[in-house]
Amino acid sequence: MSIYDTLNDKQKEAVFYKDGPLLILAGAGSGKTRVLTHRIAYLIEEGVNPWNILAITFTNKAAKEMRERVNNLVEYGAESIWVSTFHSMCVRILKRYIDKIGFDNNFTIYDTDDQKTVMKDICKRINVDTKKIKERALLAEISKAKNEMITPEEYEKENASDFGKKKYIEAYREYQKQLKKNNALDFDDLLVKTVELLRSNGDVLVHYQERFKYIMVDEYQDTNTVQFLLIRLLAGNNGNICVVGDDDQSIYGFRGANVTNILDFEKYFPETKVIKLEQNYRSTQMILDAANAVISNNARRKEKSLWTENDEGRKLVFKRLESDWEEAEYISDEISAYIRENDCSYSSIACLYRTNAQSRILEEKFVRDGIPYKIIGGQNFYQRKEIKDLIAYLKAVDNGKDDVAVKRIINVPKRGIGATTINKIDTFAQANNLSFYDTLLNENALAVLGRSASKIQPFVDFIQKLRAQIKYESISDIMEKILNETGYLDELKAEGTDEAKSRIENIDEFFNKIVDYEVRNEKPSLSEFLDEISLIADIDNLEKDSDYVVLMTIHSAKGLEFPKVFLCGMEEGLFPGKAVLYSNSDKELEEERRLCYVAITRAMESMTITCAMRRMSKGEMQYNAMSRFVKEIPGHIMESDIYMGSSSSGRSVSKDSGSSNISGRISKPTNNSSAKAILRTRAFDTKQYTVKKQQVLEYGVGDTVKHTKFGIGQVTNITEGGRDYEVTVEFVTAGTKKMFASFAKLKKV
DNA sequence: CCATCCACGTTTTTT
DNA sequence: ACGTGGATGG
Repeated sequence: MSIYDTLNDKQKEAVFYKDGPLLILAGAGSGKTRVLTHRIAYLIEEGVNPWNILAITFTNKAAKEMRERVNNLVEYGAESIWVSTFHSMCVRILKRYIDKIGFDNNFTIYDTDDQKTVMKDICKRINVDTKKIKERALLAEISKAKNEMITPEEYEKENASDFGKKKYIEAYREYQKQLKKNNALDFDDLLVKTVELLRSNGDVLVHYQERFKYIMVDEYQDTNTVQFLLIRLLAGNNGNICVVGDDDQSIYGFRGANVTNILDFEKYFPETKVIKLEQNYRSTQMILDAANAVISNNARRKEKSLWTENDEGRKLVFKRLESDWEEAEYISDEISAYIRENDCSYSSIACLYRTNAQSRILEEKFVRDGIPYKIIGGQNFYQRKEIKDLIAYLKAVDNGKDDVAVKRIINVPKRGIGATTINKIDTFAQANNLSFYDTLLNENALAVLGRSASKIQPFVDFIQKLRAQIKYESISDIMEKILNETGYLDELKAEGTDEAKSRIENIDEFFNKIVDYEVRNEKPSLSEFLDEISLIADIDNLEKDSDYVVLMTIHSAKGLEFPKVFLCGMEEGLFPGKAVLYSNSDKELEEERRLCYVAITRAMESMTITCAMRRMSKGEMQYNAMSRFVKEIPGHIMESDIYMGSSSSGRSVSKDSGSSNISGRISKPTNNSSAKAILRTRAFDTKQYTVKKQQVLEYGVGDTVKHTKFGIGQVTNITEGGRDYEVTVEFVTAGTKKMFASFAKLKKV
């Protein structure tokens, strides 16, 4: 028996097609990940050195899973395959070679927040009225240019005649200048600079071309122009490049994804072999029919027809509710019923929606009903204020040129350094071409500042001290000093509010993550840690076997599957969104429809679609019609208790069913702010469902234990912290380490 | 320099 | 409804 026996003919064909460009058009649920992993296994079997294989996935989570699955298929070597996202691959390359194009190798990565901070500054400097042109708009335009690999100079040339673009031109130029000065790259730059590097340095290019003899790209329909240029460079002109994608699932047009990449792949690589995977293994016939019906309304697509040997399954269910609250109520009840009837875990269920804002009301209802849930997306853990503060400290220690980081924390906690002082420092920095932090070290500058200089001194001393210490102390030690010696933690503790408590818990969690990183890596470094966390997406934290319902946007759900899917908020103006309706653009409407297609094809067995007749949004009541996408699903495969064609105004139907809302919700605490506060903090605290606290340790002080990385050691101390045990172990080879029990996974020997 | 109060806009989706 | 950010007074 071979590992390939379970593949169908088409899949086998793709797996065994070893050399030359290969385009796999893989419909939803057609087993493309299986094909990719088996193909990697096959390559290795055929004598390809795993070291020569590059696999690019869309998320870190997908990368991790792919590595695990390959690991299960091959005897050895899986660890030396490069499996990563575009962005982390670029970071890895740039950290080694970016000095060749004029940056320091320890550059920092700016997230959207940091970008905004920089842009706000620039707007002030170049006199842009941010009420007329928003930072967001400027950044969006810049991002668009970068995705097309357009430099500030080229952008200027292209738009020289356009008066309206004048400020955009200036902003783009200044923005890049500032980033360079800060030794920072934004997400788009990671890709752009990598292409720049490879184009201008033949030896580096050759190095990577020789290394990556076999390249695979997953979710190819969502790549943008820079990414395409990048893989084309790496693959060389006739390389072994295999891309997998589905044009019907292209949903990232808004961030520059270029569908022509997949539609025209054969043009760029003339000898391309094309294989279509059309058998679906995931969903029931009914679900597939619904998905096919919806997507067939799109004009511009590669023809393909998905089919399945799976059961017909149950009809889809469509339910229209009075309000968003009742929609949440309905979903909550249905979840309980589904769990009862099918005797399955909560993790078989996902609630999908178009916008993150929709999660709120579901969350509120789930908290009340005690349904375990996890929200993916929205604000990422690392974007929380307190976490960003701490990261800024670490960045300040790591890269003194990062003005954004230094400015963020110079007065956090309060040191009596206000806007006036910061402006003075800025002016001096500009005049003397110094970074913000270096200005603080400059004697002349301090002289200019007079009295405030004395307030700055302790801060500078502190950072300088940490910089010296990071060379021989661990990141967690440094973090501990930041928390304690700045008074950051004390300040929060003194506050004592629920919010402060939840912040402290987040800080705790962050500390755990640092320790976890240190335990996982042979030679942990602050820079590497910072890189890693800046590229983490929320979806990467989704654990497979935890028992909770998952709430997320359809975008986040790409690539996932669930036995039971709820698709909610199916209303005109929400999905498809208002912007799309106003723009009147077929192209954008088709992308929304593809999004709907993605949503439906996540479901394996059962699908429930809901919408609300009225819903609160932005503080006012919104009355929405049912989404056109619902109408595109044929009536005979969908249970529904309303006339599909009806356009009745919300009022007429609501009369009698409205009586239920008083008796049904006795404990409704709408005006009770303390009850709300409790909800809020509990909402914040996702840990109650996600962290498994290790109750009893199987070892004690004096025992000999084994750690996967550090080897054998002796336990010298155990202290019980708030949520976990902190264990001190003296390792034979690795020295003494402090670690949290739940992460370290120590085994008694 | 800091705390407080009010006005405003904000949300489409993410690495 | 909510948070941000600007203006004002202490």
